Amino acid sequence: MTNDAAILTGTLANRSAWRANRCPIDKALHVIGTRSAMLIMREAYYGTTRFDDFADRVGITEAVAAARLRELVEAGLFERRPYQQPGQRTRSEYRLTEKGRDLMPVVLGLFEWGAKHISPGGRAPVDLSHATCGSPVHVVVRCEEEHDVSLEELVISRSAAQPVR
Amino acid sequence: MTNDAAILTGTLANRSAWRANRCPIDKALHVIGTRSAMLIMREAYYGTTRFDDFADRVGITEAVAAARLRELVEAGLFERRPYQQPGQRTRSEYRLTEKGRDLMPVVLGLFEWGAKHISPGGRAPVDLSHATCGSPVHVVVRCEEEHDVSLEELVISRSAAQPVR
DNA sequence: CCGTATCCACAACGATACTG
DNA sequence: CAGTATCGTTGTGGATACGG
Repeated sequence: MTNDAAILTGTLANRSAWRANRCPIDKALHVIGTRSAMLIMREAYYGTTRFDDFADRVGITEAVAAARLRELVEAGLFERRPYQQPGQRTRSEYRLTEKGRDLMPVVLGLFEWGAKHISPGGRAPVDLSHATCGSPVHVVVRCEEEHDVSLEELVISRSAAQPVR
Repeated sequence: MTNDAAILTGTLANRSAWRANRCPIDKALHVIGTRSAMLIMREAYYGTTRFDDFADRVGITEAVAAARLRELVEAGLFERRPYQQPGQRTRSEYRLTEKGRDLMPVVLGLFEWGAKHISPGGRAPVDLSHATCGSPVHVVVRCEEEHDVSLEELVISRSAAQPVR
C-alpha cells in the first residue's frame, strides 16, 4: 500500500505562476469562495427562490444576502426575474441557471464529507436519494470507463489542446 | 421541462436553526471554507508534501501557509511527520489522511466547474485521467443503482436514524 | 529548509435602522 | 416582500523581518 501522491506528468511542479493565474479551482473560488455563497447555493438546491427566504434560512443578514445574490447573478449562477401571480403585486425570484446547477457536485460533495467526517457518528441529518429509484445518492470520482478513481490512480497531465504557457 | 427545484419531503423549509447549526455543509466550511485551505488541498493532491512548496506553489506567504497547515493538521486532514533520509538532517512533511483524501471530489468538482464555466473556451489547462485505463476523469452525482442524478431528481428527506430535533 | 513574529490592509459578516 | 445604509468586529492574507 503506497502512500504516494497522484502521478504527475510533465513539469507541473514549481510552476507557481500557473497555479496562481490559470488554475480553474482558483477562478472558481473567486465566485463561490465565501461561506455565504456556498450556503446560498445549498438553499437554492433545497428549492429556495426568494430573497427573504435565502437570508432567513442561510442565517445571514439582508445586507449580505443582497450582496451575495447580486454577485451570483452577475456571475451567471442565478437569473433574477420578476414574476406576478394574478391579482398580486410583483415579486422577485432567483432561479438557478445551468451554470448554477452544475455546481451541485461540489455542494453535495461538501455535504457528504461533512456528514461522514464531522457530524456525530458520521451520520447526516438528512438523506439524499434518487426520486425515480429511491436509492441513496453519492458524489463520486469516475473515469469514462466507469472505474472509481482514487488519488493514487489520478494522472494530472498538461492539456494538449491548450498548453501551459 | 420543469424548472422546479429538488423534491423536498417533510418539513425542512423554515428550519433556519437546523441549517445554521447542524448542516454538514456549514460544518465542512468551517474547516476548509477559505481560499488558501482549498488551494492547499489541491496542492496536496498534486503531490506536494513540504512546507515551502505549499507556500510557493499556492502563492501564499509562509505565515498563511503555517496557519492553514496547522489548522488542517488539527482538523485531521493532514498528518505532520518528521522524516530523515540517511545522512541528512530531519525534515517535516505533510501527508494526507483518509479524511483529507476524502475531500477530493469537492476539489476536483471545483476544478471541473471552473474549467467548464470560467476558463476561456471551457478548456482546462490540465487534463485528469485514470492511470490504469487512460480515460478522462469526472466528478458525478450518482445513486447506488448507478443512475446519474439531476437536481430535479434529487430527494432530500429527513434522516430516519437521527431525526432533526 | 521550516517555520515565527509583527504590522497593516481589506474583505466578509453581524447588528441595527430605515425605505418603497 | 425586497431590499439599502451605516457601523463595528473579525477573518484572511500580504509584506517584511527574523530564528532554529
